[in-house]
Amino acid sequence: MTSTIDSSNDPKWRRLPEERPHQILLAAIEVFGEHGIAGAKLEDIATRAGVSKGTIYLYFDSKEELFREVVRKLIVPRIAEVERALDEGAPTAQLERYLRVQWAHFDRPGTAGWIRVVLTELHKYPDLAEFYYTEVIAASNHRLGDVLRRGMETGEFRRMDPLATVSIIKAIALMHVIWSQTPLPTSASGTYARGASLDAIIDFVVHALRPDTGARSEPR
Amino acid sequence: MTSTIDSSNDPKWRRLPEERPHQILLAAIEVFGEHGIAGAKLEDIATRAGVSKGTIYLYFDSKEELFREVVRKLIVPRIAEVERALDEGAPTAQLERYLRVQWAHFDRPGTAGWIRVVLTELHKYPDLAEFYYTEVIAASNHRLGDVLRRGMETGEFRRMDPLATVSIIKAIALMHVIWSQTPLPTSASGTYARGASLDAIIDFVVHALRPDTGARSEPR
DNA sequence: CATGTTACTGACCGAAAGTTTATTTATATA
DNA sequence: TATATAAATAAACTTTCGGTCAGTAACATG
Repeated sequence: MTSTIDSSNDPKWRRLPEERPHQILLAAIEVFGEHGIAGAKLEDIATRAGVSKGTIYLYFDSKEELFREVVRKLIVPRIAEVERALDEGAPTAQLERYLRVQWAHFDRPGTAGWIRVVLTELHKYPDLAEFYYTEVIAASNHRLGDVLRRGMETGEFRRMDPLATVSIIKAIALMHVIWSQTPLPTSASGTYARGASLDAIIDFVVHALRPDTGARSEPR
Repeated sequence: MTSTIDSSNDPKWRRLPEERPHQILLAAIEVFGEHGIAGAKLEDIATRAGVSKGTIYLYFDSKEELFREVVRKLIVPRIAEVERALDEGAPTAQLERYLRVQWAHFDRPGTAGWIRVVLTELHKYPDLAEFYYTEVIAASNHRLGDVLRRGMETGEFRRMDPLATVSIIKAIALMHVIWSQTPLPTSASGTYARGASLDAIIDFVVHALRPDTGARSEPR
């Protein structure tokens, strides 16, 4: 009689060579986002992926290479998706939609951490950083810049340096995503505002871009 | 003639118990800024301070305590200094001066690293985070908020949520300091703007705060 | 100059985590 | 069912690094 447990079936694990890489990547994006590149533990990634540490090495050469694959296979496509929010509409509407889509996209558990990682650790991996800057960030900045340029031409926005403005808008958005997801010491909660709401941000940006009126109201 | 080296004097090291703590703190702020809390190596800090690893433990209990002391002895005073820029003048002038002082203060080698550390790792040390948030950040936000409130009362600024606006202004400033100090892959230099200049930032903020003119020019 | 005290060093330890490898398990195939 | 092989594991190996400590060098004091 086979013992009460392990009735000869329900195996301890399965052979799933097709799915393993993706499972591992999904676990890795979480852990890297929470702890950064150096702080992420392979054991942790393995556990969340439901495999053992050794399995990771069947599909990825090293921790660093795993990180690269996460960027290539998961991060880049997601960001490309956000960029699609810029596709149509009048400049102001485009800009507002862009901010809302970007917010919705990053303001969820596990993703915001990635902004931090890119901000703080990516530059330590020069070749990956190069790829990321040219393929992802530069392209995105360029497209948002085009929206601003069009708005200036139509008179919807005041004239200003498009690329500088892009970086300011992104600075606001990125920083607030980070703040919205950083746990705050309990005692400090009431003392100061955690950060601006998305509506406040949109309001701020739109007002900054508004054209000068011909007659300026002189204060005093 | 005593041999060319080691002429019986010039000791291998000196006894400098008064200066050691400060030397170590100065080395530590560098290394923590470059590599973060977890990534900083005590051996590295010791070498830069010109002492051995053991000496650090004569003056600090642990790596974490060393970090706390850096914050208490070096970071807090620096930030307090910046806050003094808010002391006098009309709101717009105060705001502009605040941004310029803050920029001048942070935009120097080694400081951006600290913004990153605070942004990304401080929350993992709850009691230190609490101290930092309440003593440093909340106080600063409060004072900048007062400037905005005064500006709204005098009509110099439009009416908006002061604390939300504070966080937006700080987001722009902090992010641009980080960007201005992050080494960029050579190939990407021309492709996109590194970030806005300080003048562009001031221009952006001032326009965002400008009061609505009674007659709004409808675009079309 | 002798002696005692303090500051400092640097070798060492142990834990943690990335990587490798020997072994076990699932499963396709004949 | 027997066998081969690919997939996965678990444990061993290796390196790194925070922390400790026994010994040594500087220097004050008599």
